[in-house]
Amino acid sequence: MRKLARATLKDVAELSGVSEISVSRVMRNTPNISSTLRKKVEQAAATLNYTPNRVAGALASKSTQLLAVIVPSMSNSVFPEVLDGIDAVLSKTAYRTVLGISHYDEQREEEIIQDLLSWNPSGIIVTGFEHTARSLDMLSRFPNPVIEIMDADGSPIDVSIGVSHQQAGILMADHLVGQGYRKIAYVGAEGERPSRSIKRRESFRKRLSELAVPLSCMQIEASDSSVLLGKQTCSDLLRKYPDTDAIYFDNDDLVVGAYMHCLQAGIDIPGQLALAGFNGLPFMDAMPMKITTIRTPRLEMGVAAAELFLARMETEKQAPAEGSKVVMPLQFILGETS
Amino acid sequence: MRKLARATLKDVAELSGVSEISVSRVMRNTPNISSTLRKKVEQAAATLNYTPNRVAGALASKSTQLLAVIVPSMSNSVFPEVLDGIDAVLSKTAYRTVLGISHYDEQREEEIIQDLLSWNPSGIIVTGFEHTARSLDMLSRFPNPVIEIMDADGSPIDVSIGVSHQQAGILMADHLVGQGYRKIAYVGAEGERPSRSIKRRESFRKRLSELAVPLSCMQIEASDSSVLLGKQTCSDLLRKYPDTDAIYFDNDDLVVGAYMHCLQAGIDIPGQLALAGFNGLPFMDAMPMKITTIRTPRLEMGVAAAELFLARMETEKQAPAEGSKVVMPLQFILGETS
DNA sequence: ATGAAAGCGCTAACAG
DNA sequence: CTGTTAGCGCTTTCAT
Repeated sequence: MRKLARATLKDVAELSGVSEISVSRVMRNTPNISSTLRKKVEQAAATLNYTPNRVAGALASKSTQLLAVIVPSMSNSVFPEVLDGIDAVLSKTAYRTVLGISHYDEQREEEIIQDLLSWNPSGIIVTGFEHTARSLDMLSRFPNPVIEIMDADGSPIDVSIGVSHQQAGILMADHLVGQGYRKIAYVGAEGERPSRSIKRRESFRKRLSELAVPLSCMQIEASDSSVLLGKQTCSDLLRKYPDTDAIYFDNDDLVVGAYMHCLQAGIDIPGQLALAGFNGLPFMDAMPMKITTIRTPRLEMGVAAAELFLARMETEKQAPAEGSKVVMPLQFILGETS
Repeated sequence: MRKLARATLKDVAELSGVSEISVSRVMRNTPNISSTLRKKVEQAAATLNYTPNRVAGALASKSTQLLAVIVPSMSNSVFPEVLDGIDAVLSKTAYRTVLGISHYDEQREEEIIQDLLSWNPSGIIVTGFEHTARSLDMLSRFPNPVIEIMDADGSPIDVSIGVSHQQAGILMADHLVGQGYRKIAYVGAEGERPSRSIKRRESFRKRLSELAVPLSCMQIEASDSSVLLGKQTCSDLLRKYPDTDAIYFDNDDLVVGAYMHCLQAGIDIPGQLALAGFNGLPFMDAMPMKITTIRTPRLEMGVAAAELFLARMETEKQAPAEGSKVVMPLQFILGETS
């Protein structure tokens, strides 16, 4: 297949005998265009197989219609779900997503922010409130919407949409103590780099202390959160601290792994050991036993973030002002494992 | 925080008393720059907080350094893993990923292709060989690398990297028949829109026939593949066809769900029923029983695709020619469930 | 090693 | 409703 140079506005203008700007107007569906003009242009565009060059358009109009999105990970299914939510909203518009993955590394995030901002995106969505000083600086200088997602415990640079991880920790502490557990352990992963995990764990621990049931032990694994890691860690932890009567896991994949361990090892749940997780991931409702967890609205956060962004773009709508913080609800799911 | 207009090359040039092009050269690290010039420019750039505008750069140089990536889904963890692989490679370079999600809809894919190509990306990665006629047309006209991933059964527009789904179907048919199963069922999902699923299923079915053990039944669910769906479908299928002695599932999440059902229902595996899946998803190694499946190299395909793309970009390296097809190996994982 | 001029392909602003 | 003119912020090409 011959690959010819792409047709430009000028080509279409010449072929249809009108000015470039008229072609531009037709392509952008600007109001007040005669149907004759439109017809001529559309035909010429079709025969030339014309596709507008968005790069040139973006430069001239100073608006890229790109939304930069930075998430920390792809292996925790939470973030693909958020991206799905964002895309579901953007796909109805001309906005596109430019992706960055920070791997829970603020330094790496800073590089990505710098790189993505050089594209002059129409907005940027970043994960969490914790960023390097330089990231913070770049983001606050950025003239377009900056949306921090996933968290609610912090002050947004511009606007934020998320859940309170501190509240999650408290809810779970109250629940476990209320159920009578007294030797409560906590298990985390990824070297606990996600700051939101730390918020949950710390408020969990603090609340336990307040309830006079201090955290009995805590195990933070270096590797990425996964079902297998949960299985291994549960086995480990029970060997070292056999009197543990409840474990709260940083993420649902861990608790599922732990559940698998207990199934295999013949550990009675919740009689011998209580189990609880976090996120309410999809596979949780397929387990033989309903597992206690706290559901986070991932898709919804993605959708809400994208919608907030669009609202900001359309001056007509009344968009949330700078500094506003949307706190989305957490859903406590009482399972049979605690 | 005051949001000042972004500094431009011109501003930096004026402040440092050199020409714009010199600033441009310093920013791009072009060879043959005196250290005095470099120092002056770098200092001016720093005080002005200058960040190059990549949109302008892309227009002038006719190269965006954007890689368009279109995947069908985010809820099947296979695709986030591919994206992770792509990002791992690109993150070391100046290339960025622009994302599109087609939801297994060729029509939607066509729209996304058109939209993304209007950005003049430096390359495009699409999933599979099946596209609308217009998509095919746009992709073959596209002057930059077009990489079709995930599949090996078809002819690439440009180049492809993937696994043979037909081979997967055959491997599993041979295995199950070899193990003595004679009432073999197949379960799929997503209305079987993924063409690769159809390839697996059809070659599975064909091979079974050749082995004189025709497929005993087949159940295709409309909803997205998930653990829960696998659990429900397994239960359903066994009710309708109680003499089934083996089920081959389109995806591992389904087989895990089925396994959960059997655990709960007290069905003996593999004595009463054999189970097998596809993909080798991470949670598979955490199950109490090792589940038979065929592992696909997802991360590796992403990495290979991104590397092939980069190789094509750097004229120095000898890049794979148009028409070349990379077939990646499938790994049969013999579990205890069959 | 550095600069001047021209232009990438489009749209804003202002006519008419 | 349509056209003219001037850029958007950068890089290419060609000088020097």
